[in-house]
Amino acid sequence: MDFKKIEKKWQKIWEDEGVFKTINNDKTRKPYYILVEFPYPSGAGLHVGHVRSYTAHDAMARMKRMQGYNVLFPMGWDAFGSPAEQYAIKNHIHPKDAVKENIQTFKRQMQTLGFSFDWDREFSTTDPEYYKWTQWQFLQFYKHGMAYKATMPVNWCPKCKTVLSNEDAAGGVCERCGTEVVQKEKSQWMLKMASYADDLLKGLDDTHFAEKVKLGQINWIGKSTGVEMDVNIVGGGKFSIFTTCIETVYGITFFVIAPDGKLIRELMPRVENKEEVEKYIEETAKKSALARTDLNKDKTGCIVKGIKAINPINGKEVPIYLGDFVLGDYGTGAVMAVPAHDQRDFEYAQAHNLEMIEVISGGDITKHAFEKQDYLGKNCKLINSEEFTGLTVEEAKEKITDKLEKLGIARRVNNYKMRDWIFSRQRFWGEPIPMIYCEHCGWVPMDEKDLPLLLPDVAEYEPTDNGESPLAKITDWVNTTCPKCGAPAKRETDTMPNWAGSSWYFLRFMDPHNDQEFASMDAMNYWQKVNWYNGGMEHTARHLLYARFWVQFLYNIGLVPNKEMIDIRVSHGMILGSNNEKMSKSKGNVINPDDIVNEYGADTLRVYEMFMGDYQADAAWSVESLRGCKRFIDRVIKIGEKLNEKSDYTNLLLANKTIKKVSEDLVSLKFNTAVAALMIMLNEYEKYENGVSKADYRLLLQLLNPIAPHVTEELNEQYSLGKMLCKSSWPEYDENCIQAEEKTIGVQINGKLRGEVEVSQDDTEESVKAKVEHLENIQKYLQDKEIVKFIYIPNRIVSVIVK
RNA sequence: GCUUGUGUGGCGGAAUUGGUAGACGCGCUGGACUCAAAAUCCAGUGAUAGCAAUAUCGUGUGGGUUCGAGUCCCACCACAAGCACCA
Repeated sequence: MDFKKIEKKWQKIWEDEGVFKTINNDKTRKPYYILVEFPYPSGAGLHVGHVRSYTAHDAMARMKRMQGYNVLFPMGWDAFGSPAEQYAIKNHIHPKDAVKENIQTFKRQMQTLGFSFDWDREFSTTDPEYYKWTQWQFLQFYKHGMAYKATMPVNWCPKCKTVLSNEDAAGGVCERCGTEVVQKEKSQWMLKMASYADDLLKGLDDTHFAEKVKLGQINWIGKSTGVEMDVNIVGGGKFSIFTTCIETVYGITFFVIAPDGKLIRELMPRVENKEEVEKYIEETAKKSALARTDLNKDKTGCIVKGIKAINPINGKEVPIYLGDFVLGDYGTGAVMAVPAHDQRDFEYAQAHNLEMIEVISGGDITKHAFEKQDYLGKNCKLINSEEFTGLTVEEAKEKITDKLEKLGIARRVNNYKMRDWIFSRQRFWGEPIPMIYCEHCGWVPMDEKDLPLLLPDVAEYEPTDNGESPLAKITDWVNTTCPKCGAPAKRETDTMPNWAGSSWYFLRFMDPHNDQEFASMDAMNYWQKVNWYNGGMEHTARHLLYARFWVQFLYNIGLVPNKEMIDIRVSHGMILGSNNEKMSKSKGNVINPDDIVNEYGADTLRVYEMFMGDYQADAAWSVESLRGCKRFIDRVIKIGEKLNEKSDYTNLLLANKTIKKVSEDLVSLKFNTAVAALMIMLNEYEKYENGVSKADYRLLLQLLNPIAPHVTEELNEQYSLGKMLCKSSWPEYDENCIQAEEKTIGVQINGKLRGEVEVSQDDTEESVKAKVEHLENIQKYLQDKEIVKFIYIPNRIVSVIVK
């Protein structure tokens, strides 16, 4: 069989007949929305990893369609952002052209694999018809007070010459190029994401994300519950600190404030050692995020002379220090230092020769702080803490907080690691931010009816090295008039981050051609939610959080029907090279799907990627296993040559069991065992002396069709077995038939397996016992022994205890 | 350091969630076909002992619960991923 020919043939039939077109508001069928993350159309083309997740969900989608669902299974392109821009710069073509070219390659590759995407819904985030709505939604953020401009230290990559989000600068290095990130002051558009921290946490209860995905989100949001306490300064003024360990408040021997925070600026006029303090502030600013967060580095810092703070619980005066381990943008930018019970404070105290006061008994603080993870839940008692001495830590936490609250100097608060979203990028290839700066009116949003604000067509799109977006140089684009007062004004030249377009694309797929709204409420009400959302583990923290935030905001202003628009989130494992390492050009272990499709055919590649292992775990590429899958398909073809004229199943039990197994496995990500079940079915078929019946064969083809759609349709047609498989209904199984099966179960004597026995559904404990006692190889274990206990678990095991 | 996973034949991986460990595939060995090879087909394949029936051992290590543990509990080891001076 010429697989190249038949693959093309069926792909064309599907397209010509519009088999996979999805219509909205089909009330006769239940809607079902399956989504796989749309890719960056990079220059490298489709990766075998893409093929894995697309095939998996294609199989799911195909089965669901046959089961009578109205399946939405769309595909599009996330084409804004750095990767596309980097590729364009490297290859000296305009990003627009590069993206167009890459999309064509990706689409062609996807089409050769026979994925059942509804291509009528295809779009790219770079289409003006799409980013018009991304811009429109930004304006909604702005109009609802959720977007603001702020000058703040941001992560700056000296190589990519751009500002990075905290997420992109994780670990202190640029996510893209690995260069160490430095801090730089920049005026940025921000989205108030931190204010949604609690909602994003709570919203997880309304989803069915995989546990590790939920944990990733929880971790990233980083909620901690504690106490914010006001601290008075000797001679006037005050500041606040945040702590999760208020029980150690009597152990305070100094305070540490952030060198990059506002507080030190305010205190500066009263500082006696200004020079020293200024110098330390400067040093900190120069340090990269990496150097600053390096755990092994010394606790640097300097004293703030001339200013003392008062411990509010006992009125004790203690010194104030600067230390870069305190972050300006977390909590209040100041901490109470209790060196006896916090390791960082301990190290700082040692480095600067500061006092320690032990306030919780049970530890040894000569070498190491006795920290909360050491004392919590261990019934440890307070010492040196006035009226709280003798209370357990847990009691003291409450009582001390109560007292401080009554005094009006403390509040119970939550703090989050998650910050507001830095929404500006100094890049060409992104959605222009539709804001205009007017000298008289300040920042003014563009009129919604003027959207989209198109990216200008220019030759120069490489970033400038002064931190300005390349757009800043295009004066006739930048210069405009104020929508409010008509005076000359300038456009914002920063663009949006690449996460913007992907934060709501799943809504657009529901109604992709709407030119009145980003998606109609009607369409969204029909589809409701993404039932399955698949993507890489690397996106579970960032992309998923941004998308959920975006949706929750739209929900709060009444533009989407649900607060959470994604129900189940799953992630696929990576495909590694045959040497068990991540595929990369430099290692020379990259497999190009095109080559495999050419040599073995799309169906073989699809079957192999489903069979290669647990879908959610990493798996290494193996040519031998791939060939095994080719053999399987060849045998499926070959057995068709021995069809007999019977019209029913030769083995009803086998048919039922296999239907059940495949139906269940395709919606629980157990594709490997679904393929195994089909291989077992084929092995059984090959044992039939008179060949397989048409019904047998049709069933095998039908069940295999979601995974290997081309060859199965071809064989179905060739032997005139019936209607096109993908238009047929999915077979159902009879549970009674499966239950009625005679089973061989094990017989254990004193916990050891000694034989087996045939049982049927009608057997009772007595009848089984009688059978077992008559088994030849069991009798020798029963002779001269007394049966103490006889256990029969139907369908499972017989266990006999003898003495 | 913290969190979360994972650990099963020569290899990828199954195991109805406490019930015959190793399904299915790869590889390997032997055989058939062939002048020969490839392809294909048939048989075997956890280890040890035995001609065999069978016996003993066996799911990272050590303990425990149970008639019965890959699965549950305790302690530990190794690897992977994520987070990481978050007060």
